[in-house]
Amino acid sequence: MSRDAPGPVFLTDHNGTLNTNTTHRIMTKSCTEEPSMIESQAGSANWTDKKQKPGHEAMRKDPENDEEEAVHRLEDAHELEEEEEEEEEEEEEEEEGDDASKPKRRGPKKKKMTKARLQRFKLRRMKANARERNRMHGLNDALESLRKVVPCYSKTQKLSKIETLRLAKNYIWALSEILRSGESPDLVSFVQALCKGLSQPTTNLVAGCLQLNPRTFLPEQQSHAHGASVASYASMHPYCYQSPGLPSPPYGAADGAPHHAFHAKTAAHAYGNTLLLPPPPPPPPQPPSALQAEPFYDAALADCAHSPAASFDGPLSPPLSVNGNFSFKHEPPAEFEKSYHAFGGGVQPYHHHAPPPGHHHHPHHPHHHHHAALYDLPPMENVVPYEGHSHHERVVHMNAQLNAIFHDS
DNA sequence: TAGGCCATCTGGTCCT
DNA sequence: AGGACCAGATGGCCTA
Repeated sequence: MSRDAPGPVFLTDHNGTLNTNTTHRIMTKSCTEEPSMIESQAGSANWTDKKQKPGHEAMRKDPENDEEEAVHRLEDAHELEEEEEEEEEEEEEEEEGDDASKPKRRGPKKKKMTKARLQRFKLRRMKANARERNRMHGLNDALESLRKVVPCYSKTQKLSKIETLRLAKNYIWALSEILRSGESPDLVSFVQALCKGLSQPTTNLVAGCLQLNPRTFLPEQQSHAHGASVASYASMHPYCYQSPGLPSPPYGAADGAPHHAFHAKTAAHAYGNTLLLPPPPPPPPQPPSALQAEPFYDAALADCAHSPAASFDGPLSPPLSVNGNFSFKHEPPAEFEKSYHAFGGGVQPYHHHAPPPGHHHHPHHPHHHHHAALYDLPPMENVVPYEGHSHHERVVHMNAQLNAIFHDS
């Protein structure tokens, strides 16, 4: 019957199947057009005055209630009109008999839209619309679940759908690469992998979530960066974030062998520092599809390269551990600590709490908040900075966060 | 105002 | 036949 495991739940209250009492839809303002098309096309109620649309939550819920009533009305009407329908069909047959002299039309007979048929059509459409809405809500809920398990989750500052999928793809690839190699990459490489193909604002967000200054892995900025920590950091890995050398998902690599930035620490050591990455191999020619797949990436780099911001010395990431698979054996240079504290922990740590009371936010298009100030990462709502915590505490906290993510999901 | 993102409607196609 | 899935169309909201 249905292809979905849960089965169709059309015309049911979404409260039963979907959690409407969540904040995760505050991102969207417009929701429903109401069961308008059918109604308006059929010449009945006009629902299309969108300026009078209710709030989002209500919009997600109301149409279904209204529609349910409408369906019931239509069902009743349908029963009442079945007899009428039969009569009309008889009339049609008589008409056809009268037209026997004319050449018969080929193909399926186009039945006249009787009142009853129109009602049935409307009913069918409304049911289908309700199902489709349910389906999309389920899809969105799944997407929300995905948001929660990729780095950079915040209830209020949400990644867009496409960015969530991109980040998830990168995250999966990065983790599988860790498993495959059995080696722990450095944080910069990890963030690079995560941010591949992401838009600039999302890159900032992810980097911020992982306590990494995005500038540290943007080659163009590295030469301009001032401040001992960033400058030294940047000078260690001059090849970082050059797109051909970045980790590409296996399916995206033209040669079938992903060239990635996940050089094992042993490789990094060969370059004299844990954060130093060897130069990537020359990029193989990529098919157009592969090139088109990551349009944001180069654009983001270009944007970053021309960003006037140059005075940001954000905190640098503490060592990161993903279920023990991803940990640093090296303490970050002391400058990192210093610069972090000097900055005051203004970058989002990777965990969330309730937003400060009265704190206004625009959940829609969260990345827009970061767009204007590339290096001025605002503190993320629902998160508590690492201020006042020792490096060790931050490490422990980060590990706990990541472990929680994996164990909760 | 343009562009991005979103929810919804819709009709076609495939599947059970 | 009915439901799921899909992609195109449409229009609203928001930010730059």
